Amino acid sequence: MVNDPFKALSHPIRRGIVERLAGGPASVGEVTRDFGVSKPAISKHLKVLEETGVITRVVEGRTHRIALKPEVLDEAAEWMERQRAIWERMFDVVDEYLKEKR
Amino acid sequence: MVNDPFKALSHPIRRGIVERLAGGPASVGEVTRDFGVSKPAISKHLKVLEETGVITRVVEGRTHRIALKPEVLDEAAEWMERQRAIWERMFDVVDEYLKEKR
DNA sequence: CGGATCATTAACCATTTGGTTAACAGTAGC
DNA sequence: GCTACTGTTAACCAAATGGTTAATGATCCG
Repeated sequence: MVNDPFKALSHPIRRGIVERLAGGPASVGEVTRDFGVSKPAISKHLKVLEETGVITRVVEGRTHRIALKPEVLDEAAEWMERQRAIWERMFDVVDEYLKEKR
Repeated sequence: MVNDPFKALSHPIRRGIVERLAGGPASVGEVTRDFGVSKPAISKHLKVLEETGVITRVVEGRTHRIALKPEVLDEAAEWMERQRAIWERMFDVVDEYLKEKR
């Protein structure tokens, strides 16, 4: 299991899948067509994204409908924003420090 | 070289370093004390963060002053927000679809 | 100079990652 | 039932990742 959104998004193909799904749900085969790798490779990437909670899967007969579930992305984005915000308050002090050393 | 903010943040220690630096600059030794790994390990993590542009380094004699440079984090957060926003517009349609299949 | 200190680099190792092809499982349709 | 189709699992492999200890570089200070 993965369960780490940053790790899940650390591979360009997985980010590509997210972008693809932001345009609407798709089957595994449809997703595969957009990238230059085999279907098993995509299947593994989808598994990582699913375990992390970035996507959902509804099985319909023999096809799987994959859809984005962006709540986890939100959490990760909030983490980044939080770091930036804390830093922002610190900025003037450090800027002063760097100028002083120049 | 790395140059991929998501990859740079895919390791918990590197995120820990960012959190540490959000509280103000620090030396390599100071950062090392906060995590249960050796100094060479931290040195490598810092190299990754520096190549990605998440931190800066000012050498002062024999100590290095490491500081956060959050612009890159902003870009990554914006990517996430963008995916969420596109999805948001799509949400009603897909929600309807899922209900219909239930 | 010589020793102590701060940090990086080198060499090495185990594990994880990301890909492949081939085999398997389930469903659809004739 | 048989065949085609969609997707996952198995087995394997090369490369990348993340850690270690030991060696090296560079600076400070007595």
